[in-house]
Amino acid sequence: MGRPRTFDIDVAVDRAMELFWRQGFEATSTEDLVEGLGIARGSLYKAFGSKEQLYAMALRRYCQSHAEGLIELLDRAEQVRPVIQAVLLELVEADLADPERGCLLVNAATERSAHPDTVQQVSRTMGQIESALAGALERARVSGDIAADKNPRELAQFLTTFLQGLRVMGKARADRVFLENAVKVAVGALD
Amino acid sequence: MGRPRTFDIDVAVDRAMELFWRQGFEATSTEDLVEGLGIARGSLYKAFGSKEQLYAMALRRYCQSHAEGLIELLDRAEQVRPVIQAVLLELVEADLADPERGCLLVNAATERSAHPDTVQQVSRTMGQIESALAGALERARVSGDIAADKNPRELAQFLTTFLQGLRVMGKARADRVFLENAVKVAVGALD
DNA sequence: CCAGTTGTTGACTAATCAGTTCCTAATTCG
DNA sequence: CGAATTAGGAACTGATTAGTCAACAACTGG
Repeated sequence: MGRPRTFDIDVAVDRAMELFWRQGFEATSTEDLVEGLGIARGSLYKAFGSKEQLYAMALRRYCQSHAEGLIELLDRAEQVRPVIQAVLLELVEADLADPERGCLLVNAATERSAHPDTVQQVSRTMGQIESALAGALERARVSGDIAADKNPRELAQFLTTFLQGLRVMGKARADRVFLENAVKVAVGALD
Repeated sequence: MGRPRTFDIDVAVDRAMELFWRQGFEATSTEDLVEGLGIARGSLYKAFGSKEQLYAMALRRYCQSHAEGLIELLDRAEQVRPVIQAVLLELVEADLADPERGCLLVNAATERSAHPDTVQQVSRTMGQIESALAGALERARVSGDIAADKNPRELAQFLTTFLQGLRVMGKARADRVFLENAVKVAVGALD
């Protein structure tokens, strides 16, 4: 009952995600959000409570639509190494195509390290990526796709860390040769 | 001639660096700077021109006192691999001791990717780190410290990227075992 | 159709933002 | 000493900030 909402809340969160992604939390004003979401100020606050809460929703959305996509891919992967390489090179392409955006998870980790809710969300997602990588690498080890003496969890922790570095370098120095070389060496560490 | 400055401008830049490092550019207000530097508003603007210019000076200071220290270490290094490992583990310790600070270069790259001056300063410093690593690895290759078939520049680009990832993970998931495992695998990639 | 409920809206608020101004203080040079 | 120059500092500026509010609109159940 009551008057129905005239905007799609999922679309609004997506647009907020895009704004926070490009500009960061602090540099995105509520006026930016009003304009970008196409919703009046009051409606925005009625629907989302505060800028902080909307940011939390946008970050969660990002984790779901990006990190969890990666995780499912790894869970399904039959040949792990080519999939990992393809994923890393795809991220390189994304950074080259749009260097100002980078990765919202990395942006959140660096900009909002003083905000426990954000740090926890980021940490949880990093942990999920690590686990998915570790699982895939363990399967690869069992099937002989990577050497038996490799430790899947350590490799997963390494790759998770390298992945974040790739996103930083994609923003700081969007150079195809540089990034592709870095990926080549990183993937080579699995042999 | 004229009235002499009553504060040390280098100390003031150091304090500004500390504030921007911990809080980021946007989250640091001019009021924070007035308080943190112990200088009145007018003097601050007379000495530094604007918040942007003070940030640029603080970032340059960071590059000089941190990146260039690393570069000199690499230039002097006789055994390259142990030095690289030690440097990475030292950064792990720094992140564990103070996870909210992270690396000002990484923070700058992610928060201020829309500001060409900042991006250029970051990119230049990343390039210097890459070159120092490449030089040290080339010497190591010649002296037989690393395998002759390794490409020093590619290894340097990989390590530069990994280094940035390490600083992100230090903020996002300050876990000693995780970070030390990641370093172990990364350094292993030099073999 | 009417009461109740919820969404929409733009004007409003108090606080804070980056930056300026103007007067005083402290120095050097002649 | 006095003119010139530069720094210090508090009060001030207009703009912008995140968030609130009250009047109005649209829906459901009775």
